[in-house]
Amino acid sequence: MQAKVLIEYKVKSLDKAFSYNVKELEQNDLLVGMKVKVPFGNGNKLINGFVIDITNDEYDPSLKNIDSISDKNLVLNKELIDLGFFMKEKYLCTLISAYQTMLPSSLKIKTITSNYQKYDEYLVLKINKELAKTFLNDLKGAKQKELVNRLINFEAIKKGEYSKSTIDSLLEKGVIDIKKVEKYRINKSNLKKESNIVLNSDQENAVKRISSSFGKYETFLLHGVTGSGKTEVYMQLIEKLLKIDEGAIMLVPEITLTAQLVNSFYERFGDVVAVLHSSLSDGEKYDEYLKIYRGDAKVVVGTRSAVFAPIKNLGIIIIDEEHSDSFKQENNPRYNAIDIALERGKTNNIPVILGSATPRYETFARGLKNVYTYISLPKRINDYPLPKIEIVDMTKEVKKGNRIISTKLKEEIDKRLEKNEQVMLLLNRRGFSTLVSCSSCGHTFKCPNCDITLTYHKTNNTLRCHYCGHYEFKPNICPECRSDLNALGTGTQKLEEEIGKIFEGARIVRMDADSTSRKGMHEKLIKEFKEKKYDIMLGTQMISKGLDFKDVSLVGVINADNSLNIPDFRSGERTYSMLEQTSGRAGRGGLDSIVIIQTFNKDNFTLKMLEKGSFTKNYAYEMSIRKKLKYPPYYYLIGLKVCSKEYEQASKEANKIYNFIKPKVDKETIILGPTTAGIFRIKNIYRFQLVIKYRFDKNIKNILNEVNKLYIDNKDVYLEIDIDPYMI
DNA sequence: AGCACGCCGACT
DNA sequence: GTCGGCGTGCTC
Repeated sequence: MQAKVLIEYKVKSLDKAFSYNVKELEQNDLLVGMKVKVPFGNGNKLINGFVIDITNDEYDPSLKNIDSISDKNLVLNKELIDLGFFMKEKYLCTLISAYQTMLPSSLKIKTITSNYQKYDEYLVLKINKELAKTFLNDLKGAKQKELVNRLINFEAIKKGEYSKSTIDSLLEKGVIDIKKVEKYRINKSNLKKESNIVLNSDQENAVKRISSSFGKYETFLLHGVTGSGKTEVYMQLIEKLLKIDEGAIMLVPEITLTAQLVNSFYERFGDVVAVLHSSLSDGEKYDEYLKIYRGDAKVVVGTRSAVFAPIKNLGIIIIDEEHSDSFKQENNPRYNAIDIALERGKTNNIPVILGSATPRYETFARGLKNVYTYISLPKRINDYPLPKIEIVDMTKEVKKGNRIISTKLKEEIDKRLEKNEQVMLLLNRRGFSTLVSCSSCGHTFKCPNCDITLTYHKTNNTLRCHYCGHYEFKPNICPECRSDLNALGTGTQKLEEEIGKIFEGARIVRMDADSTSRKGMHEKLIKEFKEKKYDIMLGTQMISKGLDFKDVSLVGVINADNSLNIPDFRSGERTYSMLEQTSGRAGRGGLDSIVIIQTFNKDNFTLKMLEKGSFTKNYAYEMSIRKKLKYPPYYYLIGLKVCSKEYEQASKEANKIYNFIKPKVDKETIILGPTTAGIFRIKNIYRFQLVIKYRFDKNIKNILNEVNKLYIDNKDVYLEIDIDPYMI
């Protein structure tokens, strides 16, 4: 018996199966998908690997033997093994990196340094009950008697309940024993609430239509306006599946943004829910994964990588807020969780739901063409109206001296404060005015390593690069024109100060990466806002999604422009989506609500469509541009990045690749570049990029595989391939 | 990735 | 004469 083993080194050149003999001792235990230790290389150093195949070939003395099985209890199942091959083919990533991303970091194929298992320790009788009763009389200590008595009466007693001396003496007498019981770290209430929520007819139709597809592969686009009750649709579907003992995976963009949703899942389904996301500790992830693996958890709510959860009897995969960029992984393997969900849908014969108020245009197009089954939830629950959206022209306001808050927004905020309603203010992206520019000559500070603008951090008076972490102290005088540099722009902190001044007495809470970095802080602030301990919530994109506050009747977007001007063909789509999601935070409790959007580009088409509430018109407009310019969904994209420490080399190799590919592709296929990448230099590595646009070029994957091979052993030049990139 | 082998420069 | 630089090549 031999095994094909994939080893843990994730270098392209080692990404192939190595054969090992399986010792007779282990022939019964070894399964495909297990972690093993194998001797590798000259020193026969033991490293970890992954069994991806077992053959009946005889013992071969020229091969080495598998040393040992690392973890008999953990096996990557057949479906996931196959999925790895799918990913290698689709994304041209290494097989091992595909498997690595399927497992939480604490279980990855690498040397395990700590034991993640946590235990509860219980006291139990070591002898039978009758014997224990006779022992009772001999015991002198009152505590000891009590303890043994309770054990005789079947009580569960934790070790911590009694003192060490009591326990030790009983242990010595051989009466009791300590039993370790594995404990899961995240232990939420297991009180389940039967749903008493009555669906409206749209929701009911959605549930009916989707559940009619249980047991077969079908992709749904659930297009529901903000507040239309998509979550309730998901939950009722999951409820139905649990009754027939099937499980579910639900992906969400970012758990911290959707804490409320996670809580409602716990409340509804109790401890069959497992949560997977990046801010769990390694130990917590281990627990949750094990719960899923063993079948104790049937419903997984999680971020991108949760799409790989090994749920038993998977019945549905739901991707909520499917337009979110976070489902695309931006480092290797550059997979898209939506692709993975669809693939798993196919292999498991189950429905997949893509849900959003503002679906990606690629998704929406497939919905219109019936590639996906389109289901619409056009109304808010309880027939609550959608908020009115108003655009405010900031060019006029600035002339009046209102640099941050327009007259209109100020009036509206005052009204809400008077009525004891709540306000949310969105500051579009950090770096808004936190980038320091000289107000006299326009000079900006750039990172010496990364070619991007530095942003100002007030706390320590530094200028910092968000990519590499480079920082320098902010000078007081502009190095170009020597004028004073102290008039700085508006970050969330500055905005908080300003707003505090304008609305004296208002209670303001700030939500951004800084104020929520401590664990649990995010939830705390949300809870306090909900309890109306604050009047105004001020935040970055973080507050644009998923939050549900009944008393918010005004949403203000301080600066809509930032995302409009990003040089990306999706910026119109993204801006609409982001602003629509943000608007959706208003009026969720039925209050008469308004959304104010401040901009320096009041004639922008996207903003106008937003004001009218016309998702489809903006879609049609953007699609006409994409058709003309040959962008998705009319053409597929592939991004290639050529990276090297030497500028010349990166440039030269990028050209070489262009010349290699060009004669091999279809006439219809377009190759853009090579150009310097959007961020030209990161950590002193120069990056050039090529973008391939193609339609029916069946050969393209083969060509890319060939190019990839050229760089397998190249240690100076690194080639990165991005299939269907989100950002170019 | 990691380790050995191998062929040239400056040192006890 | 030797120690050690890192270029090259291989790993079941």
